Amino acid sequence: MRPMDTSVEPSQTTPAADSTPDPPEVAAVRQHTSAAAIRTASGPVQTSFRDLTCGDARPEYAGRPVKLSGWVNRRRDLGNLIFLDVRDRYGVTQVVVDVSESPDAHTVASTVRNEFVVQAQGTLTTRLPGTENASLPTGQVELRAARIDVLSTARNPPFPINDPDAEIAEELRLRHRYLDIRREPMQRRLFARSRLVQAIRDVHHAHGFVEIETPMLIKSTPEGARDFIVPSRLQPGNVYALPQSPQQLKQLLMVSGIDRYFQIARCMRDEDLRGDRQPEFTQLDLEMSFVSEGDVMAFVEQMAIEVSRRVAPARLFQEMPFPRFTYRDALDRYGTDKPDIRYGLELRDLGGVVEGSGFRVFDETLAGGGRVFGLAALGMGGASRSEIDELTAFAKRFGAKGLVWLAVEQDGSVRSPVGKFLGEDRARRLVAAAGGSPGDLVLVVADRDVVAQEVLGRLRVEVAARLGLGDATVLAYCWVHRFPMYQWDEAAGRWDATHNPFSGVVPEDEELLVTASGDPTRPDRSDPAGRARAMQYDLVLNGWELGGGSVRIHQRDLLERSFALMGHSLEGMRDKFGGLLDAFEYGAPPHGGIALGIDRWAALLTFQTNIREVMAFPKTQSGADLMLGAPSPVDPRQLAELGLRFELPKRER
RNA sequence: GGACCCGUGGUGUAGCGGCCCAACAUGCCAGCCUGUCACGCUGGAGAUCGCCGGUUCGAAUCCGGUCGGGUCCGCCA
Repeated sequence: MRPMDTSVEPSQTTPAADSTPDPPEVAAVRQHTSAAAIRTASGPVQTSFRDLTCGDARPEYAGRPVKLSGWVNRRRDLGNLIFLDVRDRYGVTQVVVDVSESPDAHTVASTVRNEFVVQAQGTLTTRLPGTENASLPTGQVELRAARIDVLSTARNPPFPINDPDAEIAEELRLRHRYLDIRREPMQRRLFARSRLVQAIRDVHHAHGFVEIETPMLIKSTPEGARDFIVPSRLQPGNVYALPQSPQQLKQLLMVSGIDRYFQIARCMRDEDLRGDRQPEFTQLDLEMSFVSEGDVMAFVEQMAIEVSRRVAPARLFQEMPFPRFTYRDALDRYGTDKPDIRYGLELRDLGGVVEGSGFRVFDETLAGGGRVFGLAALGMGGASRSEIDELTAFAKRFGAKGLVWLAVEQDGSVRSPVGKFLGEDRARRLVAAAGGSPGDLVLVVADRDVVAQEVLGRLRVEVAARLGLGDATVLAYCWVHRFPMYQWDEAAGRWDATHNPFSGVVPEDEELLVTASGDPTRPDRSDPAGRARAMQYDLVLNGWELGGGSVRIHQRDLLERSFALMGHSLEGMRDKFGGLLDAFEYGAPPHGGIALGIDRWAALLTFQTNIREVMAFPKTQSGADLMLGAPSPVDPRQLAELGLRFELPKRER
């Protein structure tokens, strides 16, 4: 790793600038100094403030005059002998200050406190036999200080910097993020993220991709997420939007003939926050020309494998090539379009077994066109009443009216509150159909298909968590594709794109892009268009949606038909997507791409469940930056210049 | 917009109607100590229990509100 900041200039007043005379013992060793020529494992890190980093000290440098700079990680004051552990990004090196060898250095060392920034000069020596520290990479050596300089004093920090295991309130960490990032766990994660981005760049460049930056001030579109808005001073009354993604721009670059584009793109969406969502985030955005769905997926898969191997070489892949599920299959088997395939617990359609059971909930659900799904929670047959109550409450939170459970006893008999309705025989058949064995707990939800599937999908994840399933060290990538092109918009009485309006339709479904009536201005929920599948794909990792993309519609006639289904004329869309529609009239290549969430990827690769842990300066759930104090009021003159005045709703009491 | 959890010396926790002007660990400060590495030993300082109001003879403790942080639903690819 190269040092990230090369802009630091030694100041005239600091000791390293050689403006202060060296003590004789230092001057003596300087005359034949060769330390400046040391090439270390950390790379070219030699500066006027140091010859080695605190992670470089090794027996091979023993006997050399060495200058180190860093933070005081810990001071052990034994009286006439003081040990300073000096720390930087690269490691920790022990500095010994012996009053009888260097009284001046000892005087300074006794005033030094944790987190002071110091420079230590002296001779690097191998440690006395028996005093080596095997738990430290630099533990074979120590710096015998001839001189200690305090480069910067430090207040006692609000939380321990030198304890990587300390649990600190996140609010406090965010308020003093610069100190949090000084701690080892944050550094480790940020370095991993840097390696991730570096690997991404390397792989893309090796495959002929061109990295192109796109603007941050673009045009607002009402589709999708809420835009962050930036008022224009030069054109009062008009606004820019911050990009939710460079979607249109990268398609324009395909029209430009760039052929293969990528970008580590900052994106902004003004929506509520979650553990995996921040208002500003980073995407790997890419687009390719003259490609099919398979071409894009093949490249992205290969890229993901190479990148994962480089960033996390110890992690094993669950399955390669990555399994591909259709949207339909994913929902039927996992109850979600982002399945965690590290464990089984698959959903089973129990409609056939419970049909005509005489149990009203099941019968009425089936009669009403709903479905009955179940899953077998392996080994949870002994679940307590309160555990089952918790699962029931959990299911209700996601829209279930109730949760039916059947515990399978060791002798195969079934214990269940609905046992008397189903009868012993049917209960056993239901358990068998759900894949349950003695000792298991079968959970059943009957509802509208999407509700039953979603609830059981969530239960599946919850049960897996309770059972400790899902090896965190495994990378379980999979694809989900063949999403429905449209969803019925109840309020508007028309079809709406599920992804983005430029996603292409799978070739064999092209003929479905019509209304039942044949009149595109009279759409209906039962139109063939509802069955059309898009050339759309999501990449999923360990149950998290890493990102998704599609092969785009580039032919004007198809686009026109698709827009018509969504109640838009081509002319009407020109206002929203004018640039892209114009561009398509000048020769657009077939193209497609994907966008992957870098924050989520980095989090998963570093075993985190929250993307804040892999972002240097994240926001709180209320969108605040606790360190900078943003957002904040602004000088009225700044608003006036933009022709703006706030008109806030009165607070209700 | 909504549901739930949390808020006690610098930090992390305990205390959950009177025994508490609050305990423990660590950190901090001072003294002693020449081979420590979570150094050790001795002593000391440090919290009106997020804030406001209520209940009560009595509130860190119960209730309401509010602020801040978190998890989730809605929202969001």
